[in-house]
Amino acid sequence: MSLAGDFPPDPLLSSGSFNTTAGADQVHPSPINWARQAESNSRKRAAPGDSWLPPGWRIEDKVRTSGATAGIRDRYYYSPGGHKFRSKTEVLHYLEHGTLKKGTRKAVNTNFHSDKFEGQGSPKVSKKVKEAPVPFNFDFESPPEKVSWAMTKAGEEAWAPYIGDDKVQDSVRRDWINAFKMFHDWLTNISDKNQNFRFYTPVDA
DNA sequence: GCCACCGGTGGC
DNA sequence: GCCACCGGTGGC
Repeated sequence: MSLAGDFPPDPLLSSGSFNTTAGADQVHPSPINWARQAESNSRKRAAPGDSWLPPGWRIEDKVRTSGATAGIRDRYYYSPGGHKFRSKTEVLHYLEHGTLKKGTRKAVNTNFHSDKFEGQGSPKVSKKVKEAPVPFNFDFESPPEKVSWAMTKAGEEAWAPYIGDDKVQDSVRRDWINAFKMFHDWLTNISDKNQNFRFYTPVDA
């Protein structure tokens, strides 16, 4: 299990350029597009590091220790929310449809979640945690540099993101929120496992 | 022959 | 009933 090598380019603090006049129909490298593109780029044995896997996902290689097939390596994939997948097929299906492929086991890596939800001596809590849908419309490569959040209706809980004077679509807004959650979980996990790395967030909304 | 993939199941 | 683990094989 490796952590250090899995860092994507800092997604939420990027200083990359962002075209604020980009049309809504522009295709962003969402996780699934990323996966497809990476796949078509490498016909043969996947490039080292499985570049088709979106950021925030983890790979675990497990070597069998007994039986006739001892020594064989099994590869498992973990979503940012901790869902365990047994094959690339299952992962791609999930990225594309947002649902588990029939036959996909519902296993969740209990080591994945932070302990912030766990009460004293109740290690099963993490099983109840639901994973946010994959944020298809979040541009992981070049997130917007600056987004303003404005209250659209006075006195109500109706905050909406703006880039410049342009209000961001609700569907995009939802994806941004999910993208943030994705990295929140992921970074929290890193923080839990690595004493040299601390990740802090403001009080949860 | 290799290996990615998925079926099966024993132990919990 | 769940899930970690091994068995078995289809496709290359």
